[in-house]
Amino acid sequence: MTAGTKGVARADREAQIVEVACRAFGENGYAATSVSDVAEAAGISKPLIYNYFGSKDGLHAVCVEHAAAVLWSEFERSTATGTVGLARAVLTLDGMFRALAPQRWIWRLVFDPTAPAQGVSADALTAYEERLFTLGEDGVKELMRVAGNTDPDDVSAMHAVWESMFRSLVGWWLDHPGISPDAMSQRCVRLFSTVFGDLDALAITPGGGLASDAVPSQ
Amino acid sequence: MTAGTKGVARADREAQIVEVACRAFGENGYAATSVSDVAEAAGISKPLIYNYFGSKDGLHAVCVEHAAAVLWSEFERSTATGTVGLARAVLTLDGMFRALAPQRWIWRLVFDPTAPAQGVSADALTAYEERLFTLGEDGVKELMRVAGNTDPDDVSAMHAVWESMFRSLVGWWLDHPGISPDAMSQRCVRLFSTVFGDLDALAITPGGGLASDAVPSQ
DNA sequence: CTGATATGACTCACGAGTAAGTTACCACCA
DNA sequence: TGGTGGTAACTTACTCGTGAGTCATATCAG
Repeated sequence: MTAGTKGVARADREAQIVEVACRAFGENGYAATSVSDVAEAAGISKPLIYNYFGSKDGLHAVCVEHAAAVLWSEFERSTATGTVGLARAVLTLDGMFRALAPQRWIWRLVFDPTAPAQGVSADALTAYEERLFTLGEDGVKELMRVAGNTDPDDVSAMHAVWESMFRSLVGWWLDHPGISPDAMSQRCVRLFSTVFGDLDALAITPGGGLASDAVPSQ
Repeated sequence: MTAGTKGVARADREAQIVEVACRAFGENGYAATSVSDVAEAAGISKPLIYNYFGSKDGLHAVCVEHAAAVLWSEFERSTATGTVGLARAVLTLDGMFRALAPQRWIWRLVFDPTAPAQGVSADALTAYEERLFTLGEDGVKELMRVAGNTDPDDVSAMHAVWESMFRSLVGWWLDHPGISPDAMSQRCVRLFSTVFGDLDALAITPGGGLASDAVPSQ
């Protein structure tokens, strides 16, 4: 390919690179993705990426920022409904499936075990995780207070369990690409009822998400 | 260091290398552990490792085999008690904490996200995971049958949730080194009762593990 | 003196990051 | 309208470090 500008403005090129990189990082993981891979997938050369993003870590940070914003806005949306407990859990899961459906790689980009432990992108991830942590911990703490357990370590462990349940449901869905967000939300409701008892109050409205006034039966 | 034998038989040297390598792989992950690291930690030179294990992957495979055997024997022991449901869950967790206490790195060695996806060690891991998968899936399937849900995808998703809960409890414990297996088992019982209701039938016998005749109240 | 145990010093591949140069667009001027 | 310099956009071809894997050689037990 000959050198020289192709008439693409920096902002446009950056956006294009970030989109390609998000996908690459998300589908293959940070460690298994080389900058050359991203460059090739974007149809440009490696130095251009270094020109615009400084380093592999810098590029990753922008991707993480983008992905975390997508997930976070979804969590905030669910929180804003004012529901609590299992209803909120199902609502959040449902929102996540819908948000993720057109860009599934976003999830693994944020929860990437091969992401660097230090540097700009690690800082971005940490910041996101702290916000998320607070959100989840508060919810769990409140539920456990109601159940009569206020031990901090118990709350912390329960929170870990809750987060991993959430992640495993999303992960399972990502591993079964044929299943629609709707069907998966209904599956979650079924599973929750199996474990926690009847949850009929949690009705799924077929095309448009969950009824936001639903309340868990427990 | 001068060359030449030091009077250590191959079998002994291999065992020593594997022990050191298990620790290194488990604590730092496969990707972040170089063969030179292991050699240095074992007080020998890199070529000796290649002489005995063929490759980094070969060494890792032996470590994985060893670690998987430890975990598997613990799972089998719990299974052999004949308990079912939550009682078995708590029993298995308790056994795992005790088995892991003197060699905590074993766990992360088996559940290492940076482990290679192909090769001998990947095959060993896959084999172990398949056995474990069957064990867990059968248990979950039976419980869900009792609850009236036999949908294969529901069972599969529930199984994923169950495994991730198990892993997150062990992971949380590993992240809190000050907590004894006993204390952690009791915590698990508390958390299960919070979620599933009263479980008083599940008594912990302070020094010697769980009462094996315990039955969940659900 | 033979073979098992052991090592120092290498090669090689790969991926992050860089130096230096090339081309096209565009504001400005005649 | 048609040059013309400046700059933003872009690439080729490199360096450099790291870690997997190998080769030739050295030492010691039996």
